[in-house]
Amino acid sequence: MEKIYQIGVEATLDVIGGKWKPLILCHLGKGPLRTGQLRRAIPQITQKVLTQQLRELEDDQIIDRHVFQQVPPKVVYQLTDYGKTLNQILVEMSIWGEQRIKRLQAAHPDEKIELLGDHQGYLEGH
Amino acid sequence: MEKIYQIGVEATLDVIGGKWKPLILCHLGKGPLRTGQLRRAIPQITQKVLTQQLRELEDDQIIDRHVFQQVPPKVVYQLTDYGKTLNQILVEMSIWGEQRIKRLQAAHPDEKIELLGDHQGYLEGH
DNA sequence: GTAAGTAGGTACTAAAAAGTGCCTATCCGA
DNA sequence: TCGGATAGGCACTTTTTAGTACCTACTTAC
Repeated sequence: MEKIYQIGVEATLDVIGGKWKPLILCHLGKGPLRTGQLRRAIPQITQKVLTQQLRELEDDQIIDRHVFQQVPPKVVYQLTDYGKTLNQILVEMSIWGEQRIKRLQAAHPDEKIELLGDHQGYLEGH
Repeated sequence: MEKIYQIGVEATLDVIGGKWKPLILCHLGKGPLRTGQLRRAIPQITQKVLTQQLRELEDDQIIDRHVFQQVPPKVVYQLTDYGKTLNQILVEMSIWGEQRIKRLQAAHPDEKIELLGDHQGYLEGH
């Protein structure tokens, strides 16, 4: 595996970029979750992509995967201490992003621009 | 144009994500640049992709495009005030990313993992 | 004994992002 | 008058990322 970065930001985007990772990290930021809980929290994601993203986050040591040896299987994911160091960045990206959405909505009142969910994102408890 | 976000972070990634935008923003963060200066600063990017990324940043009001009506043409790009509000986030992503690269290098001393350039990125002058 | 719930694998397809190659127009200097 | 420098357009291909559909194996409850 060969990784050559021009600037540090690229290495960070490597970890938190992609369509689903921010959302996964947001949910795990509130506490450990089982696979099924994550899947229900993010209904639009497919099992395949969820597993794939979780593997990548695990390889990057952002999250921990706990397998309970029992039947039916039980797997719990949670942020590692290293993963928690992303929190400040994610909170700030969240704040900036929410302001951008408001800006877009103000500039294009006729277009469909929305922020779903309870808007709490990373902004609670930090 | 329809944009539906689950959380704010996605809106931020919409703006700074992608393969070249962080690098473009890094260079423009040091001052206004002409198209050719940018292209020489980022030799691996092609003219087509550079133009395309600049257009998107312009549409997002992150940068300004000044056309000087003369021959040969002269076009200067620079961060808008709004664009400058991204700076703190970019600086933190830069710091986190540089630490991650060191971490990767320590964990995989046999693999090719590098941070090119003068490593100054966003870390100078902020 | 059959269905539901558990976590996940695999082959294939579709969509998004990035890259290639070649084109325009104008002026200046050699 | 020919080549280089300016900024960028357009058609097409490749690569990357995400999505679809269908499969395993085990246990409990009905």
